Amino acid sequence: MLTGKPVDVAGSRRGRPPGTSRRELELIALRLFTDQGFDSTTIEQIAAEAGVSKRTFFRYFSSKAGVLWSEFDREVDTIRAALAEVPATVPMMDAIRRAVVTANHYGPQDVPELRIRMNLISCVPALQSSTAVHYDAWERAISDFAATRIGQPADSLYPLAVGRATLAACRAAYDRWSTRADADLTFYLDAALAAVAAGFDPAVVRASAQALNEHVSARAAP
Amino acid sequence: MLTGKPVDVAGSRRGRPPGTSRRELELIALRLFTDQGFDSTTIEQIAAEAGVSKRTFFRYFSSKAGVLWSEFDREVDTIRAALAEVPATVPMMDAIRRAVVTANHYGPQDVPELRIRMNLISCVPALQSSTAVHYDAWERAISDFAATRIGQPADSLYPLAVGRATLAACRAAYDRWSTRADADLTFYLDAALAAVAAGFDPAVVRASAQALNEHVSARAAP
DNA sequence: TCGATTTCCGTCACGCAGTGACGAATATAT
DNA sequence: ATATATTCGTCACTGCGTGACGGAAATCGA
Repeated sequence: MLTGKPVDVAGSRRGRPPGTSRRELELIALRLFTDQGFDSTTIEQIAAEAGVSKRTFFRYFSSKAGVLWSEFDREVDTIRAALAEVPATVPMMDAIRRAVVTANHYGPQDVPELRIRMNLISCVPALQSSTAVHYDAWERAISDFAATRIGQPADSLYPLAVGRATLAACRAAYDRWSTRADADLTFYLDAALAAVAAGFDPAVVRASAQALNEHVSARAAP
Repeated sequence: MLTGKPVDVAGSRRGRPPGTSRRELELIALRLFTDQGFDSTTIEQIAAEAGVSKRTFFRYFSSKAGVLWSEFDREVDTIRAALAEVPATVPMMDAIRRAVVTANHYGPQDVPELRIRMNLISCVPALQSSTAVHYDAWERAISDFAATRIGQPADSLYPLAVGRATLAACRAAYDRWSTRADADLTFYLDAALAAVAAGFDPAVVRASAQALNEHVSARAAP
C-alpha cells in the first residue's frame, strides 16, 4: 500500500521532482468521493489536499472520473496476455472465461479499495458516463481473440458481439459482487460467463444459481 | 416528417405558446452535429437557429447529448409491451429476440435519420459517454422479463446478465448496420441475438455468418 | 562553482455545459 | 379589464477541462 506523502525515492532522475504522485491523488480522490460524494467533490479540493494545483491534477488524469480507472485499464493487458496463452483446443468461451477470471484474482489487501471503486462506478450516474471509453479497450481484447477463433475480422458482427456480451456479463458480476459481500468476485464472474456460454438456457442457469446460493450460504455460516 | 417552423397548432391551451418544438430542436441539432461535429457545436448555436435562448434548450432536453435519444427512450416501452404479449411457451431468448426485432421495424422514411443518429452515437466519444443512462432502462426491460422466466429477482446476477448481454449484442448489430448499409437492421439484430442464444458456439456462429453474407451479397446484386 | 538542460509545477485566462432565480411576454378564462 | 397559466429571456453563477507561458527545482557538464 503506497501512502508515502512527500515523493517516491527519486531515482536520480533529472529535473524538478514531482510534488505528488498518481497514486496519492487516487487515494485522496477515493476518500473524498466516498465521504462527500462524487459530484460534491471538486478537482480543486482533491488537488488542494495533495498540495498541488488544479492544473496538476489534469496532468495526471484526463478527467475527474479517470482517477478511478487506473487499475481497470491495466487489467486489459492481463487479459490479452492470458488469452494468448490459452491452447487452441480449449473452446472459445471457456478460454475467455478462464482469462477473465484469472485476470481478476485480487489479493485480500486490494479487495476493500476495489469494492469502493466499483460501488462508486455502479451507483453514481456521473461516473457511469465515464465507462464507455475504458470499456472499449476491454471489449476489443475479447473481440480480437474471438475474431481469430471464429475466423472473421475483429470489427465484424460476431466478434464484436462476443466482446460486448462478455463485458456485459462481467459487469453484472461486478455489480452483484460490489453490493453483496458474500462470495469471491471470481465466483460471480465464472457464473456469469458460464451463463453466457450456455446461451442463458434457463435450465442451466437455474441449476447454476442454486449452486451459487449454496456456495454463498456455506460461506456465510462456516 | 415534422418541420413546421412557427408553432404546432395551438390546441386552445392557456398561456404563452411555445416558441419552438422539441422536434425542431432535434432536427437542427442533428444537422449541425453532422455538418460541423458534435464537439464544435454549442448549445447556443442550436438554440439560436431555433430562435430561442440557451436556457430554453435545456427546458426541452436535459443535456446536449440528450437531444439524440428521444426515439431510443421510446423504444423501451415498445419492447416491454412486446415481451408482455409473448406466450410462456416460447423459450426465453427467442422471446427476447422477437420482441427486440419487432421493436426495431422502422419505416423507410425514418431510416436515414436513424442511421445518422447511430453513426454519431457510435463514433463520437463525447456521445458514447451519454449512453449509460439511456441504456439502463432498456436493459431493465429485458432483465425484468428474464427475472420472471428464470424465477429470480430482477437485480440478481442472471437476469442482470441477460439484460446487459442482450443490449451488448444489439449494440454490436447497431454499429455494424450503421457503418454498412448492406442489410436490414432487423437482420443484424436477429443474427446477433441468435448468436447469444447459441452461447456463441463458433460452429453455429460461422454457419450463421455465412447465411448473413449470402443475404448481403444477394441484396447487393438484385 | 556556475551555467545548461530537464522536468515538473503554478498562474492566468478562457470556452462551454448546466443550474437557479426572477421577472417579462403572451395566450386564455371570467 | 383582470386574473391565471404557461413559456420564455436574462443574468449570475459553479465547475470541468484546455492552452499558453514563465518560474521552480533538480541533475549534468565544464
